[in-house]
Amino acid sequence: MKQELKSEITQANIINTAFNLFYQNGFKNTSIDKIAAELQLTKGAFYHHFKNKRELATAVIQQKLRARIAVGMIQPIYDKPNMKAKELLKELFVNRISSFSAIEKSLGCPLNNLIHEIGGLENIYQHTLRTIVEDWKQALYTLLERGKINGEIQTATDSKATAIYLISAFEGIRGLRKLYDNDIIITQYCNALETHINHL
Amino acid sequence: MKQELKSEITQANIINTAFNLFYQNGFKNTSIDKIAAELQLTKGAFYHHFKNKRELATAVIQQKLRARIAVGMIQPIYDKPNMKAKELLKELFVNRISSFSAIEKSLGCPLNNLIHEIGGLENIYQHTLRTIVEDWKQALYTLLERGKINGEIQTATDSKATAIYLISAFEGIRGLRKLYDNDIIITQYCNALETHINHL
DNA sequence: TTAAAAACATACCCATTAGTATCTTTTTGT
DNA sequence: ACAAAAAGATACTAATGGGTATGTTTTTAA
Repeated sequence: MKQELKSEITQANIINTAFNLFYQNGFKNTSIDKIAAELQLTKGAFYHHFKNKRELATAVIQQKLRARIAVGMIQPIYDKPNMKAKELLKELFVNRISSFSAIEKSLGCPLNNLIHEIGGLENIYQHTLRTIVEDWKQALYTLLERGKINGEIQTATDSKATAIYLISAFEGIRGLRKLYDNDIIITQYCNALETHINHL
Repeated sequence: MKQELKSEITQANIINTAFNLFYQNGFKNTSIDKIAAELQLTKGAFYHHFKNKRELATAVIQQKLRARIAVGMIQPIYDKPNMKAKELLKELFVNRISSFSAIEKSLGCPLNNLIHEIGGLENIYQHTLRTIVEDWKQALYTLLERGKINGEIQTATDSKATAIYLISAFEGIRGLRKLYDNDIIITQYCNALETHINHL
C-alpha cells in the first residue's frame, strides 16, 4: 500500500475512534492509550501522526463534529429551498431528535458535550466550536428570513434571536435528558417546540 | 470552641469551597488536595469529614446547588402568588440572566455544568440532579397553570412541556455562552424568550 | 487530672495519563 | 539492492489524584 495513503487512513482511523470515544466517555476520560489500543496501535504510533492531544481534538472538531452538524442540521436548509420554513424547522428539530437511538439520547449531543467539557478551556477549542454554532445559526437565520419572504413567518420575528433560541433549547434538552432514563422530557420539549414554531 | 460546632463549620467550609472550585474549574479538575489547600487543611482532615469524593459531591449538590436554584428560580414563584405570570417569567429568566456577572456568564450554570460533567456518571448524581430539575419544572408548571386560571395564559398551552422548554433554552444558552466573549447571544436569547413568553 | 474520642497532619500506595527518547520494521526512490 | 524516510513499537518520565495507614494535637467527659 502506498505510504501516503496508509498514513491518511491511520489518521482518519484515529480521528474516527477519538470522536466515538470522546462522545461515549468524554474528552478528558479518553486517553491517547485508549484510542491507540482501540485501533491496535501504540502511543508511539499516535504521536507520529499527531503532535499532541490538542491537535487531535481540533481535527475531531473540524472533521467529524462540523460534518455532523452540517449534514444533519445545516445542509437540509440550503438543499431544500422550496420547503415550507415551519415544516423544515419541525423536521430538523422535532423529527431529528426523535430519530436518535437510546444511546445517543442518553449520551447527549457531541457538540454540546465538547462545548461543556473543553469549550472554555482553550481559545482554539472555543473558536472552532463557536464557528460551528455560528454556521448553524446563520443557516437558521437564512431559513427564517426565507419564511418571512414567503409570508409563512411574521416579519416581526427576530430571526437571529429565534435562531439562537432554537439552538439553545435543543442543546439544553439534550443535556437535561442525561438525567432521565426515558423520553418524557424529550416528548414535552417537542410539544412546546411545535407550538413555539407555529407562533413564529 | 465546641467540637461539634467546629466540625460543622469545617464541613460547611469544605462544601462551600468545593462548590466554588467545582464551578470555576470543574468537578474532575478539582482534586481533594486543592480543596484542602484552599482551606489550609490537609487531605487527612478532609477524609475525616467525608468518606470520599462522591459523598462530597452529593453534599454540594444537595446543599449548595439545590439552594441556589431554590432561591433564584423556585421560591419567587411561590412567594409571589399575585404577580402576573408572564411578568414573573420574564423576571426569572430575562432579568436574572442579565444580572449575572461576566465571570458567571463565561463559567455557565453550575447546575448545567454538573449535569454535563457527572450527570450521566453515577446513579446517585443523576438522581439528585434530576430532583432539582423536577422541582424547578414543577414550580414553573404551577406558575403557568396559575396564569391560565387568571386568564393571562392560553388554556391550550401545555404547561409541563413549556416548563421544560423554558429550562432547556435557559441551560442551553448558558452553555453556548461559554464560546463567546460578549453578551450578544444572551441578548438575542432574551429577545426571543420575551416573544415566546408573550405568545404563551 | 486523665483517658477517650474527635480533629487534623504526614507519609505513603497505586493507578492513570500526556508526552518523550529511542528503537525496529516497513516502504520508497534511485 | 540499498540508503533514507516514514510507520510503528518499547520503554520510560514526571505529574496528578483518589484513597489509606498511622501519626500527633486538641477537645471532651468523667
